[in-house]
Amino acid sequence: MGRAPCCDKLSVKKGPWSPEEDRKLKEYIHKNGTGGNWIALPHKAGLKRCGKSCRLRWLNYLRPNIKHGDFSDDEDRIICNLFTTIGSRWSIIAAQLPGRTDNDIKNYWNTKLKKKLMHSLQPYTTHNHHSTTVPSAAAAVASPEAAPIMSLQHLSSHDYSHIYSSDGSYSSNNSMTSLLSAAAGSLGLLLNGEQQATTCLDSGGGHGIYLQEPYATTISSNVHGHGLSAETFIFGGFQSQEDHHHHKVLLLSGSGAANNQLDEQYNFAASCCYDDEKAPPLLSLTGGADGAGGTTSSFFYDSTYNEHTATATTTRAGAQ
DNA sequence: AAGTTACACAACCGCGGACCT
DNA sequence: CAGGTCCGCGGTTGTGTAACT
Repeated sequence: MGRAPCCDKLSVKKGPWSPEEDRKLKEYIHKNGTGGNWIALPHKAGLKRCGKSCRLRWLNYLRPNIKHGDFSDDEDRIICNLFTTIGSRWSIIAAQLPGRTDNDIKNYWNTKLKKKLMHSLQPYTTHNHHSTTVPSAAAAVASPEAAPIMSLQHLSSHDYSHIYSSDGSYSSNNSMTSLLSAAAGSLGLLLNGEQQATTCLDSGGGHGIYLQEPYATTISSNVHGHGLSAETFIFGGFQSQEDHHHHKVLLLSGSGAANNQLDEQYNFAASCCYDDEKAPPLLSLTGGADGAGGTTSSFFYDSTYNEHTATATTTRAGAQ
Protein backbone atom coordinates (compact mmCIF):
# COMPACT_ATOMS: atom_id res chain seq x y z
CA MET A 1 0.00 0.00 0.00
CA GLY A 2 0.97 3.58 -0.34
CA ARG A 3 1.25 6.37 2.14
CA ALA A 4 -1.43 8.21 4.04
CA PRO A 5 -3.40 10.86 2.16
CA CYS A 6 -1.79 14.26 1.81
CA CYS A 7 -4.35 16.22 3.81
CA ASP A 8 -8.01 16.67 4.47
CA LYS A 9 -8.79 19.24 1.87
CA LEU A 10 -11.95 20.32 3.62
CA SER A 11 -10.28 21.31 6.85
CA VAL A 12 -7.21 23.09 5.55
CA LYS A 13 -7.00 26.84 5.27
CA LYS A 14 -6.38 28.44 1.89
CA GLY A 15 -5.45 31.87 0.72
CA PRO A 16 -2.87 34.39 1.93
CA TRP A 17 -0.70 33.52 4.87
CA SER A 18 -1.02 35.52 8.07
CA PRO A 19 2.07 36.76 9.94
CA GLU A 20 1.20 34.34 12.73
CA GLU A 21 1.22 31.39 10.33
CA ASP A 22 4.51 32.54 8.89
CA ARG A 23 5.98 32.74 12.37
CA LYS A 24 4.80 29.23 13.28
CA LEU A 25 6.19 27.75 10.09
CA LYS A 26 9.54 29.49 10.42
CA GLU A 27 9.90 28.54 14.04
CA TYR A 28 9.08 24.93 13.39
CA ILE A 29 11.48 24.57 10.47
CA HIS A 30 14.26 26.35 12.32
CA LYS A 31 13.89 23.92 15.22
CA ASN A 32 13.13 20.72 13.36
CA GLY A 33 13.82 21.20 9.69
CA THR A 34 11.30 20.00 7.16
CA GLY A 35 11.92 16.41 8.15
CA GLY A 36 11.62 15.39 4.54
CA ASN A 37 7.88 15.18 4.91
CA TRP A 38 5.85 18.22 4.03
CA ILE A 39 2.57 16.42 4.48
CA ALA A 40 3.11 15.76 8.16
CA LEU A 41 4.71 19.13 8.82
CA PRO A 42 1.67 21.41 9.11
CA HIS A 43 0.07 19.22 11.77
CA LYS A 44 3.29 19.08 13.78
CA ALA A 45 3.77 22.83 13.41
CA GLY A 46 0.20 23.55 14.49
CA LEU A 47 -0.86 24.88 11.14
CA LYS A 48 -4.17 24.25 9.42
CA ARG A 49 -2.53 24.20 6.03
CA CYS A 50 -1.86 21.68 3.33
CA GLY A 51 1.71 20.42 3.21
CA LYS A 52 2.05 21.66 -0.33
CA SER A 53 1.03 25.12 0.74
CA CYS A 54 3.62 25.08 3.56
CA ARG A 55 6.32 23.97 1.18
CA LEU A 56 5.49 26.70 -1.28
CA ARG A 57 5.36 29.36 1.39
CA TRP A 58 8.71 28.28 2.78
CA LEU A 59 10.50 27.91 -0.52
CA ASN A 60 9.15 31.04 -2.14
CA TYR A 61 8.97 33.43 0.75
CA LEU A 62 10.19 32.43 4.19
CA ARG A 63 13.37 30.54 3.39
CA PRO A 64 16.55 32.42 4.33
CA ASN A 65 18.54 34.26 1.65
CA ILE A 66 15.54 34.80 -0.55
CA LYS A 67 16.12 37.85 -2.68
CA HIS A 68 13.13 40.09 -3.28
CA GLY A 69 12.90 43.20 -5.37
CA ASP A 70 14.20 44.31 -8.73
CA PHE A 71 16.18 42.06 -11.00
CA SER A 72 19.54 43.28 -12.19
CA ASP A 73 20.54 43.56 -15.85
CA ASP A 74 22.76 40.53 -15.40
CA GLU A 75 19.88 38.55 -14.04
CA ASP A 76 17.74 39.70 -16.96
CA ARG A 77 20.35 38.50 -19.38
CA ILE A 78 20.70 35.15 -17.70
CA ILE A 79 16.96 34.63 -17.68
CA CYS A 80 16.64 35.60 -21.34
CA ASN A 81 19.44 33.35 -22.36
CA LEU A 82 18.20 30.39 -20.43
CA PHE A 83 14.60 30.89 -21.42
CA THR A 84 15.50 30.86 -25.07
CA THR A 85 17.75 27.90 -24.55
CA ILE A 86 15.62 25.64 -22.41
CA GLY A 87 12.23 27.28 -22.37
CA SER A 88 10.09 27.68 -19.29
CA ARG A 89 12.10 25.39 -17.06
CA TRP A 90 11.85 27.86 -14.21
CA SER A 91 13.42 25.68 -11.59
CA ILE A 92 16.53 25.21 -13.70
CA ILE A 93 16.69 28.91 -14.43
CA ALA A 94 16.23 29.67 -10.74
CA ALA A 95 19.15 27.40 -9.92
CA GLN A 96 21.40 29.79 -11.82
CA LEU A 97 20.18 32.80 -9.86
CA PRO A 98 21.00 32.50 -6.16
CA GLY A 99 18.25 33.85 -3.95
CA ARG A 100 15.63 33.81 -6.68
CA THR A 101 12.83 31.31 -6.77
CA ASP A 102 11.27 29.69 -9.78
CA ASN A 103 7.98 31.35 -8.96
CA ASP A 104 9.63 34.74 -8.75
CA ILE A 105 11.34 34.33 -12.07
CA LYS A 106 8.22 33.00 -13.71
CA ASN A 107 6.22 35.99 -12.49
CA TYR A 108 8.95 38.38 -13.47
CA TRP A 109 9.15 36.93 -16.95
CA ASN A 110 5.41 36.95 -17.48
CA THR A 111 4.79 40.43 -16.15
CA LYS A 112 7.89 42.42 -17.00
CA LEU A 113 10.76 40.83 -18.80
CA LYS A 114 8.78 39.58 -21.77
CA LYS A 115 7.40 43.07 -22.31
CA LYS A 116 10.80 44.61 -21.83
CA LEU A 117 12.16 42.32 -24.49
CA MET A 118 9.36 43.19 -26.86
CA HIS A 119 9.90 46.86 -26.25
CA SER A 120 13.56 46.55 -27.12
CA LEU A 121 12.52 45.30 -30.53
CA GLN A 122 10.49 48.36 -31.49
CA PRO A 123 9.85 48.32 -35.20
CA TYR A 124 9.15 50.97 -37.75
CA THR A 125 8.17 50.93 -41.37
CA THR A 126 11.06 50.90 -43.75
CA HIS A 127 8.99 52.12 -46.64
CA ASN A 128 8.12 55.49 -45.29
CA HIS A 129 10.17 55.63 -42.10
CA HIS A 130 7.45 56.66 -39.75
CA SER A 131 6.42 54.82 -36.68
CA THR A 132 3.57 52.43 -36.86
CA THR A 133 1.89 49.73 -34.90
CA VAL A 134 3.60 46.37 -34.72
CA PRO A 135 1.62 43.89 -36.73
CA SER A 136 1.61 40.44 -35.28
CA ALA A 137 2.63 37.63 -37.53
CA ALA A 138 -0.86 36.26 -37.25
CA ALA A 139 -2.32 39.54 -38.36
CA ALA A 140 0.10 39.70 -41.22
CA VAL A 141 -0.98 36.28 -42.34
CA ALA A 142 -4.61 37.16 -42.06
CA SER A 143 -4.07 40.11 -44.33
CA PRO A 144 -0.78 39.61 -46.11
CA GLU A 145 -1.31 42.28 -48.68
CA ALA A 146 -1.81 44.85 -45.97
CA ALA A 147 1.13 43.87 -43.85
CA PRO A 148 3.90 46.41 -43.94
CA ILE A 149 7.44 45.20 -44.03
CA MET A 150 8.93 45.93 -40.67
CA SER A 151 12.49 46.42 -39.74
CA LEU A 152 14.67 47.38 -36.85
CA GLN A 153 15.48 51.03 -36.96
CA HIS A 154 19.16 50.54 -37.50
CA LEU A 155 18.93 47.96 -40.21
CA SER A 156 19.02 49.14 -43.74
CA SER A 157 16.06 48.59 -45.94
CA HIS A 158 17.69 45.96 -48.12
CA ASP A 159 18.37 43.80 -45.11
CA TYR A 160 15.15 41.90 -45.16
CA SER A 161 14.11 38.40 -44.78
CA HIS A 162 10.73 37.14 -45.64
CA ILE A 163 8.97 34.56 -43.69
CA TYR A 164 6.21 32.42 -44.92
CA SER A 165 3.46 30.37 -43.50
CA SER A 166 2.76 27.29 -45.51
CA ASP A 167 -0.98 27.66 -45.45
CA GLY A 168 -1.50 31.21 -44.39
CA SER A 169 -3.12 30.22 -41.14
CA TYR A 170 -0.31 30.88 -38.76
CA SER A 171 -1.96 31.71 -35.52
CA SER A 172 -1.88 30.55 -31.99
CA ASN A 173 -2.57 31.94 -28.62
CA ASN A 174 0.34 30.42 -26.86
CA SER A 175 2.82 32.82 -25.40
CA MET A 176 5.84 31.57 -27.27
CA THR A 177 4.01 32.14 -30.49
CA SER A 178 3.01 35.60 -29.46
CA LEU A 179 6.57 36.40 -28.66
CA LEU A 180 7.73 35.02 -31.94
CA SER A 181 5.04 36.87 -33.79
CA ALA A 182 6.04 40.15 -32.30
CA ALA A 183 9.67 39.39 -32.87
CA ALA A 184 8.99 38.45 -36.46
CA GLY A 185 7.17 41.70 -36.92
CA SER A 186 10.10 43.65 -35.66
CA LEU A 187 12.75 41.79 -37.57
CA GLY A 188 11.77 42.61 -41.06
CA LEU A 189 9.81 39.48 -41.56
CA LEU A 190 6.80 39.45 -43.75
CA LEU A 191 4.32 36.69 -43.42
CA ASN A 192 2.15 35.66 -46.24
CA GLY A 193 0.47 32.60 -47.55
CA GLU A 194 3.11 31.25 -49.84
CA GLN A 195 5.08 28.16 -49.29
CA GLN A 196 8.79 27.82 -49.66
CA ALA A 197 8.98 24.09 -49.97
CA THR A 198 12.61 23.78 -50.82
CA THR A 199 13.71 24.70 -47.36
CA CYS A 200 10.81 23.18 -45.57
CA LEU A 201 11.53 20.96 -42.65
CA ASP A 202 7.93 20.65 -41.79
CA SER A 203 7.34 17.05 -40.98
CA GLY A 204 3.73 17.31 -39.99
CA GLY A 205 2.20 19.03 -42.94
CA GLY A 206 1.22 21.97 -40.80
CA HIS A 207 2.13 25.57 -40.46
CA GLY A 208 5.81 25.62 -40.95
CA ILE A 209 7.55 28.91 -41.23
CA TYR A 210 10.01 29.28 -44.00
CA LEU A 211 12.72 31.73 -44.67
CA GLN A 212 12.96 32.80 -48.24
CA GLU A 213 16.22 32.31 -50.05
CA PRO A 214 18.82 33.69 -50.31
CA TYR A 215 18.71 34.47 -46.65
CA ALA A 216 17.07 31.35 -45.43
CA THR A 217 19.16 29.11 -43.33
CA THR A 218 16.88 27.30 -41.00
CA ILE A 219 13.29 26.49 -40.88
CA SER A 220 10.52 25.91 -38.47
CA SER A 221 9.01 22.58 -37.90
CA ASN A 222 5.56 21.60 -36.90
CA VAL A 223 5.97 18.20 -35.44
CA HIS A 224 2.43 17.08 -35.06
CA GLY A 225 0.69 19.14 -37.66
CA HIS A 226 -1.47 21.01 -35.20
CA GLY A 227 -0.03 24.43 -35.58
CA LEU A 228 2.23 26.03 -33.06
CA SER A 229 2.00 24.60 -29.63
CA ALA A 230 4.16 23.67 -26.71
CA GLU A 231 5.29 20.68 -28.68
CA THR A 232 6.22 22.74 -31.66
CA PHE A 233 9.46 24.46 -32.09
CA ILE A 234 10.74 27.00 -34.48
CA PHE A 235 14.22 27.92 -35.22
CA GLY A 236 15.56 30.55 -37.39
CA GLY A 237 18.49 31.63 -39.40
CA PHE A 238 20.79 34.50 -39.55
CA GLN A 239 22.32 36.74 -42.09
CA SER A 240 24.81 39.48 -42.20
CA GLN A 241 25.52 42.46 -44.32
CA GLU A 242 28.64 42.77 -46.34
CA ASP A 243 30.40 45.22 -44.09
CA HIS A 244 30.85 42.77 -41.21
CA HIS A 245 29.49 45.26 -38.72
CA HIS A 246 25.83 44.58 -38.90
CA HIS A 247 24.76 41.15 -37.93
CA LYS A 248 21.19 40.28 -37.74
CA VAL A 249 19.94 37.17 -36.11
CA LEU A 250 16.39 36.22 -36.58
CA LEU A 251 14.52 35.33 -33.49
CA LEU A 252 12.72 32.15 -34.19
CA SER A 253 13.29 29.75 -31.48
CA GLY A 254 12.29 26.88 -29.37
CA SER A 255 13.41 23.56 -28.21
CA GLY A 256 11.90 20.20 -28.14
CA ALA A 257 11.93 16.64 -29.15
CA ALA A 258 9.78 15.11 -31.76
CA ASN A 259 8.75 11.55 -31.64
CA ASN A 260 7.09 11.55 -34.97
CA GLN A 261 7.53 9.21 -37.84
CA LEU A 262 10.84 10.75 -38.72
CA ASP A 263 12.16 10.34 -35.25
CA GLU A 264 13.53 13.81 -35.28
CA GLN A 265 15.23 15.03 -32.17
CA TYR A 266 16.02 18.64 -31.70
CA ASN A 267 17.51 20.60 -28.93
CA PHE A 268 17.86 24.17 -29.93
CA ALA A 269 18.85 27.33 -28.36
CA ALA A 270 17.32 30.50 -29.57
CA SER A 271 18.41 33.75 -30.92
CA CYS A 272 17.45 37.31 -31.12
CA CYS A 273 18.35 40.11 -33.38
CA TYR A 274 20.99 42.64 -32.78
CA ASP A 275 23.25 45.05 -34.47
CA ASP A 276 26.72 44.67 -33.10
CA GLU A 277 27.60 48.20 -33.99
CA LYS A 278 24.92 49.53 -31.71
CA ALA A 279 24.48 47.02 -28.97
CA PRO A 280 25.71 43.68 -27.73
CA PRO A 281 23.60 40.68 -28.58
CA LEU A 282 20.62 40.44 -26.37
CA LEU A 283 20.58 36.73 -26.65
CA SER A 284 22.97 34.24 -27.99
CA LEU A 285 22.33 31.23 -30.04
CA THR A 286 23.76 27.80 -29.90
CA GLY A 287 22.33 24.51 -30.71
CA GLY A 288 22.09 21.59 -32.93
CA ALA A 289 19.84 18.85 -33.99
CA ASP A 290 20.03 15.40 -35.25
CA GLY A 291 17.52 13.15 -36.73
CA ALA A 292 17.60 9.43 -37.01
CA GLY A 293 14.88 9.28 -39.61
CA GLY A 294 16.52 10.97 -42.53
CA THR A 295 16.73 14.52 -41.28
CA THR A 296 19.92 16.13 -40.28
CA SER A 297 20.44 19.65 -39.25
CA SER A 298 23.18 21.62 -37.71
CA PHE A 299 22.89 25.09 -36.50
CA PHE A 300 25.16 27.14 -34.42
CA TYR A 301 25.88 30.65 -33.63
CA ASP A 302 27.81 32.59 -31.10
CA SER A 303 28.49 36.18 -30.28
CA THR A 304 31.68 36.16 -32.29
CA TYR A 305 29.76 35.20 -35.36
CA ASN A 306 30.80 36.49 -38.68
CA GLU A 307 29.79 35.40 -42.09
CA HIS A 308 32.87 33.28 -42.55
CA THR A 309 32.59 31.20 -39.43
CA ALA A 310 28.91 30.81 -38.94
CA THR A 311 27.04 28.20 -40.81
CA ALA A 312 23.65 26.79 -40.71
CA THR A 313 22.51 23.89 -42.70
CA THR A 314 19.26 22.18 -43.02
CA THR A 315 18.94 19.12 -45.05
CA ARG A 316 16.38 16.50 -45.21
CA ALA A 317 16.99 13.33 -47.06
CA GLY A 318 14.57 12.86 -49.86
CA ALA A 319 12.64 15.98 -49.05
CA GLN A 320 13.97 18.36 -51.61
C1' DA B 1 -14.71 60.38 -4.44
C1' DA B 2 -16.22 56.24 -6.55
C1' DG B 3 -15.83 52.87 -9.93
C1' DT B 4 -13.04 50.45 -13.22
C1' DT B 5 -8.97 48.63 -15.19
C1' DA B 6 -4.22 47.12 -15.19
C1' DC B 7 -0.56 45.25 -12.95
C1' DA B 8 2.38 42.60 -9.74
C1' DC B 9 2.86 39.00 -6.95
C1' DA B 10 1.32 35.21 -3.96
C1' DA B 11 -0.90 31.03 -3.87
C1' DC B 12 -3.36 27.15 -5.83
C1' DC B 13 -4.08 23.25 -9.03
C1' DG B 14 -3.07 19.36 -11.71
C1' DC B 15 0.23 16.45 -13.69
C1' DG B 16 4.12 13.26 -14.05
C1' DG B 17 7.89 10.91 -12.13
C1' DA B 18 9.88 9.12 -7.97
C1' DC B 19 9.19 6.64 -4.16
C1' DC B 20 7.00 3.68 -0.60
C1' DT B 21 4.56 -0.39 1.06
C1' DC C 1 5.32 -5.85 -9.56
C1' DA C 2 1.18 -3.22 -8.55
C1' DG C 3 -1.15 0.26 -6.44
C1' DG C 4 -1.02 4.17 -4.07
C1' DT C 5 1.06 8.65 -2.17
C1' DC C 6 4.59 12.30 -2.19
C1' DC C 7 7.22 15.82 -4.26
C1' DG C 8 8.43 19.16 -7.46
C1' DC C 9 7.27 21.60 -11.40
C1' DG C 10 4.88 24.69 -14.57
C1' DG C 11 0.54 26.80 -15.70
C1' DT C 12 -3.20 29.28 -13.97
C1' DT C 13 -5.97 31.86 -10.83
C1' DG C 14 -6.81 34.97 -6.97
C1' DT C 15 -5.94 39.09 -4.42
C1' DG C 16 -4.27 43.53 -3.19
C1' DT C 17 -3.05 47.90 -4.89
C1' DA C 18 -1.91 51.59 -8.01
C1' DA C 19 -3.35 54.13 -11.92
C1' DC C 20 -6.78 55.83 -14.59
C1' DT C 21 -11.50 57.61 -15.92
